Formats: sequence, C-alpha cells, structure tokens
Amino acid sequence: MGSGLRERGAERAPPGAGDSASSACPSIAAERAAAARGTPAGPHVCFGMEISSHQFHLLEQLNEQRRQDLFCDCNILVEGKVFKAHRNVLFASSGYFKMLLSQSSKEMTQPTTATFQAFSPDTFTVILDFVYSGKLSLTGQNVIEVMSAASYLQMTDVISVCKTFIKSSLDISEKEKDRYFSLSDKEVNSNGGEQPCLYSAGWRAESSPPHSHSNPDQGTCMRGNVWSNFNYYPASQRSTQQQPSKHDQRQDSIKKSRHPGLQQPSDIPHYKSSKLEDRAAEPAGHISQSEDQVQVEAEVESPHVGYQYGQGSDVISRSLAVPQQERDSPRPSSKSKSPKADEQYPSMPSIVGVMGGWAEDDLPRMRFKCPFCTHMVKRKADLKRHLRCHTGERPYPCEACGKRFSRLDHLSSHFRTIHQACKLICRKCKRHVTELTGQVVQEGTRRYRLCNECLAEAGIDSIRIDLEAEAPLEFPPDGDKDSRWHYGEDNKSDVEIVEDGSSDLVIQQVDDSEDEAEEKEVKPNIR
DNA sequence: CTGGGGAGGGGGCCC
DNA sequence: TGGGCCCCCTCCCCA
Repeated sequence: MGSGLRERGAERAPPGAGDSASSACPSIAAERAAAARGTPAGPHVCFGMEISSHQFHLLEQLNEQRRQDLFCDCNILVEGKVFKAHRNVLFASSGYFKMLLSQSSKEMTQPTTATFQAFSPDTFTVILDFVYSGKLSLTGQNVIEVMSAASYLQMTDVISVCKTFIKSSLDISEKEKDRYFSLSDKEVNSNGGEQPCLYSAGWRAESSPPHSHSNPDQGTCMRGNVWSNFNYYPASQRSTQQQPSKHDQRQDSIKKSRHPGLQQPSDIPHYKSSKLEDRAAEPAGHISQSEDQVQVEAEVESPHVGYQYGQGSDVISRSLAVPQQERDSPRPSSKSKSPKADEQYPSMPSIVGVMGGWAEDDLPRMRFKCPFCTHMVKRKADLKRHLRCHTGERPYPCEACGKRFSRLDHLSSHFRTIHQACKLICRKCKRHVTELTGQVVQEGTRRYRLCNECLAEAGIDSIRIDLEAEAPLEFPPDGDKDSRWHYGEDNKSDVEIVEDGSSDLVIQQVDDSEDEAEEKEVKPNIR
C-alpha cells in the first residue's frame, strides 16, 4: 500500500520538489533536480555565478518563519504536541509527507494536519530541525528512534546517517581501518579500478562539499554524551564509485539482488533486525526501498564513510561532516589501537547483563540483552557478535573477491567453498570426484570441480599445473584478522593458466591429497 | 510457477 | 574471550 501511494505521490511531485527517497533537505533536492536536468543547481543556471550562502539563508529564513509560525500551513501532531511547518518543505523532505500532501493537495486552503504516534515529540523535533537546518542532532540515546522515525517518514538520508552513526560507534580498530585503506589502494593499483568494495570512494575523496549552504559551525561538537550538529552530505552528492569490472559487475548484480547495497547492505541494521525488533512504529509495507535508497545504502555501507577516529577531543572528527583538513590528511597510524567502543563512544547503548530466568541449580541465570532488539544471549561474546547484525559491521574481507563478512567463520566457509573448491563434487553432474576423475576449474576468483566427463563435455582441455601454483589463494598468516590474503601475488608468475577463451575458465589439475595438504596448511592460518 | 540447490547469515555452544 | 563448528533459516538462481 505504502509503495503504491508513494509512487503516486512521486508522480505528482512537481519538478524540483525532490526525490522522496533521497532528499531530506530542500536545497539538496533542488540541486539534485538541477543535476537531473543536466544543469548546475540554482544560481548557476543563468548567470554562471554562485551566491553560496543563498540556499543556507533561504533555509534559515524558512526555519525562522517556522519558529514564528509564519505561513505555516501544516500541523503535525505528535503525541499531543503540535508542530507547525510548511507543507512545501515537508513535501520536499519526506517521502511520507510527499505522499500525504500530494493526496491532500486539493484542499490547499485548509491547513493540513498529520498525527503520529509512532515516535516521540523529541524525536520529531530532531527530524524537523534537520529538515529546516540540515543538521541532525544524533545521540546514542535517540539514534534508534530517529532512525525509526526517518524510516516511517521515508527520509532515506536520515536513515543512512543514523546507520552510519551506529556503525561508527562500533569498536573498530585503527588497524582494521588502515587495512581497509591499504586494501583499497592495493586493489585500485593492481586492478586498475576493479574492486567490488567501495572503500575509499565517497566522501573522503570529495574535495569540497557541494553544499552551498555551508554552515560556519559545520562539524560536530561532542558535548558530554551528546552529539550535536551531526551534519552530513547526502549520498547522492558524494563522488561516484569506481566502475566495477565485468566480473565484479556480475558479482555485484548478485549482491545487489540479494543485498540492496554493495557491502551487504541488506544488512541494513535497521531492517535486518526486524525479526527481533519491535517494529510497531513502522507502517506496514513502507519498507520497500527505492533505487535511490539502495544507492544511498550502498554508499553508506562503505566502511570508510564517515569514519574518522580519534581519541579524546579528536573524536569530533568522527562524524560525517569531517572537516576538510581531516578528510585530506593521512590516516592515523595503524599501530595505535583504538579504544573500546564503550570508552570511545559512551553514548552508545551499553551491554547490560540481566537476569534471564533460572539455571538448573536454581541460581539466577545471567543473560545479556541486545540494546537494539529483544534478543538475549548467554554470553557477552555472543552479544558482541550479534550486535554486528545491527550495525552492519563487516570486519572480515575476502581477499580474493572483496566480499566482506561479519564473522570470521563465515569468511572461512565462503573462502573454502568459493575460492578453494573444497567440495569433492562435480559441480555439473554432482558426482563425487577424485584427483583422477576430476579437476579444479577456476572461473575468475571462483574455483569449483568438474569431473573429466563434464570437462570434456564442456570442451575444456585440462592441463597439469604445478602444485605450487595450485594455491594462488592463501589465507593470511597468523590469525590476525587484519592480515590479508594474498591472491596469487607470490605465485602468479609461476602459474600456468589456461584460459578458456569462451568462458574465462582456468583449469587446474586436481590433486586431492595435495589439496587436502594445502587445506591443512592453510587452516592454521585462518585463525 | 515450483522445487532443488547454493550461498549467506544468525544463533548455540564447545574448545 | 575468541575461534570455530554445527544447525537452521532465508534468499536467490536455475532447471
């Protein structure tokens, strides 16, 4: 229902009114509309000159009018508290209001009234302040509710920022972060832009925010536990990601179909936890995500986005509105381990042990409750692991294909299955194969086995490959999750690869004994 | 349209 | 406490 109405609303939307799914800020909407027309936004159009403060002042004026209740033609009732606003601003900022107001647009003479029970007045204050100022005041206490409200109101950018806020509050070490960068650099260098992960592209590469309503006090101020002015630039204004290669596009298509965002963003924490979360606040069926939203989430999921770690007062730069010098400056040393999330981000919900029933010995049993949902676990470590499904943190990248995982065991499983062809089963006929009856076929970074019959059927000639070349995919040494897997770097020159011209296939002779030996050799390195 | 299989992801729990 | 295994579920692709 929601999506249908929303589409109708979008159809009626006047040009430049902004995209329901992606524009939470009117000025942003105007810029996007201009971009869609292939022209620069606003003042650029006629005179080629830009009055950078115009949009900011315009918004400021609208905000002032709202405060003084001037020209307000929309009343929003939230749990008994009345908020005054301008319908055109709401229309341009929220997909929900766009739908609502486009339906009631005929009665323009009467002020529109909307009533909400799904969130608190405080939460709506944050939302409305953002709409009229571009500043989102997030705290560890309100972020979940703000995200929920933004979801309700179909304000994708706000959702994205909330997600990033939560994500950035995780305990991700500096080392890990550096790994992202080095991985990114390496991929860019070695693959000429082929990389399925959107590590460094995005805001960091952005030389200057396209926002013309740059705020003098832009940036964040951490006052106690409160993050104020959690500013950001909408996803659509960030630099575009690098073009994936053919192979990655293929993988991306899979990813996108399965996960509407490159880095598994369907692990959109907010949605993903839905099975456990109390979703009473969400309207039925409004969750369908638009293309824009997918795009936004794909970019937001980029591990670097908005990550500027520091200690003490440096934490300020963690926000999305990273000061320019911060964004351009080199990353801090990877050797300095970042403090735990609890210490660094005290405003995040803490892990709380609760009494969860009774053990067999009639002693109360301590359990740990997830601060984001109703899930309870027996062990703190399990809760820590569980929290990743809310935050979307994926600290374990596959060096071979770049796909990231939230858990090391999942990564290991993925690697064995996809890149090591561990299953002694012919992928085509499903028969068991041995080193004599089958061979490993490499297709891109994927490896699987085919029996000789299926190989012959496919018209693929086999070739004996030096066993040293049999292990182009290595696990990192020494259990360090930050270590990387070297994708044939050392062996590359020795590998005799036979490519099947038609299908980009590479055949390697199966030798199970050696393969297993390789596995044994590899396995200790996983940890 | 449907069922089977592959892959990913989450939880429980052992080491 | 983290790593790893097992189990189960869901999603997606394909025949």
